[in-house]
Amino acid sequence: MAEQVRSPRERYRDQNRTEAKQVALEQLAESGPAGISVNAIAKRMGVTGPALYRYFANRDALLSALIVDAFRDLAEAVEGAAERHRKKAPAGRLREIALEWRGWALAQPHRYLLLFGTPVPGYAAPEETYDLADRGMRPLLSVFAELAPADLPPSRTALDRQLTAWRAERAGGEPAPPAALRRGVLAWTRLHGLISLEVQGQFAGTGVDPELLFRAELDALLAEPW
Amino acid sequence: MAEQVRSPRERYRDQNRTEAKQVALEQLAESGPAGISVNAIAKRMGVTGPALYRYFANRDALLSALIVDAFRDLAEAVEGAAERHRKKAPAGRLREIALEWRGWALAQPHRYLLLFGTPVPGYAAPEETYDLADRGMRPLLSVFAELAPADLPPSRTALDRQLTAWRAERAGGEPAPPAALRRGVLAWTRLHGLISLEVQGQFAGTGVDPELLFRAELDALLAEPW
DNA sequence: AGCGGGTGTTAGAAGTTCTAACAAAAGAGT
DNA sequence: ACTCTTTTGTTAGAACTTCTAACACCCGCT
Repeated sequence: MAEQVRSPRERYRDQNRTEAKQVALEQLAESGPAGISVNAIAKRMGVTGPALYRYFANRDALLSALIVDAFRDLAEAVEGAAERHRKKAPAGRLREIALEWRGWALAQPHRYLLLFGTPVPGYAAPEETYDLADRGMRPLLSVFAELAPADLPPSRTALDRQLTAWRAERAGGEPAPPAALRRGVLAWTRLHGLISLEVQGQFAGTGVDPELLFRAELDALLAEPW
Repeated sequence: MAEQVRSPRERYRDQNRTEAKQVALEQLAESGPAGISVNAIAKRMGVTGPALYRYFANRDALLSALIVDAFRDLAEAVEGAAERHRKKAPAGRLREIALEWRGWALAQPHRYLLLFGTPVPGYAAPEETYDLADRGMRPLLSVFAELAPADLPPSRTALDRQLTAWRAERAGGEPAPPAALRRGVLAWTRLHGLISLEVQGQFAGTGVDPELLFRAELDALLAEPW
């Protein structure tokens, strides 16, 4: 990972940036995105407000950095799960990946919401986030490519064509069967739906255990006909 | 519906409240939840800032009112679709309900995100919203109750028991088969997942048409084995 | 007709982001 | 070792924000 030789100034700068982000995450957990205040962060770091503007152009830039970090973190968690269970059968690996994903979201709901909650109005996601979001989804697509039976009838629907083109541009390499892509993407949206509702506490008053619902969804995902 | 006889003062008050909410919605559409400013709303209404505090205790109360309105609106849209297509076969009705729901969300993405996006930190949803959220889900559950085959093997999993208890407390009346509840709830979470990702523009750069994906998900929902 | 409650005003406190100008510190070059 | 330059942190302040307090006014109910 080529630990670039950095000048002391750069090291100092990086350290302050990460400290600011860390404090920002604490504030995020305590009082939501609106509670992230440049002034308050600076105060907790022992400096005055405007000092932080040496490190982040503005509040949005700081939020942006948090988002990119979180996307990377989630992607790495999912990739890690896929890697750890690479010897499992695809169905089991799918379960592990999905549970890892949910676990990540539940362990830090505010961060998950930072990624998939209400986007900040003027905010445009940096290009980097697209790649990172894609990385998080890739293990899921792989599993479905493995699960797909070999004798699938070829499908040339508009959706399947779009999906194939999308993957070709994104990942290149060997194309997966369109049906696998379709199911992989839908698996992603399904799990996200469940997780985002759980993270927001929508199941709170119902007496329904979201984990059981999640596992039921996983079962359904695997029981579906091709 | 009892159009309560209201004193002129009450009428005036109501009118101002709804005007404020309307202006707030414009601001929401223009610059997101953070852009809803009490001062700016007042200015657009031709009064000074503090005047609005006669009508809403604080900014959160105003947001709260917007949320309740939106929940009710969405619930009524979904109920309306179910009502309009009550003569259709359940499968067709499911499609109509789901499309109505998606249509509502796409027509006013900011409002959908207000309901299901990042919750405001200190904000606790008023009791009313639970009922309204439930109303929006009910037509979906009904459809699956109709779709469920009569000869379902009885299931006594923990999840099924929780779901049954939840519906009994919520809606009372005749209990639906647990499997239908399970599938209804999962249908809800699936559609929400897809819609919320679409509303946030997550499919924007991919070249994949979210509507096709949505219809594919509907097909999958109906093709699933019981 | 007059009284009282509802409504809108200004003033201001306490907070926010962010810019500008200045001072200090710290690394780099000679 | 001494300067020079760049980075960093400071204070001051502008332009906002929400929200409270005190005052004035006016409408409608009795």
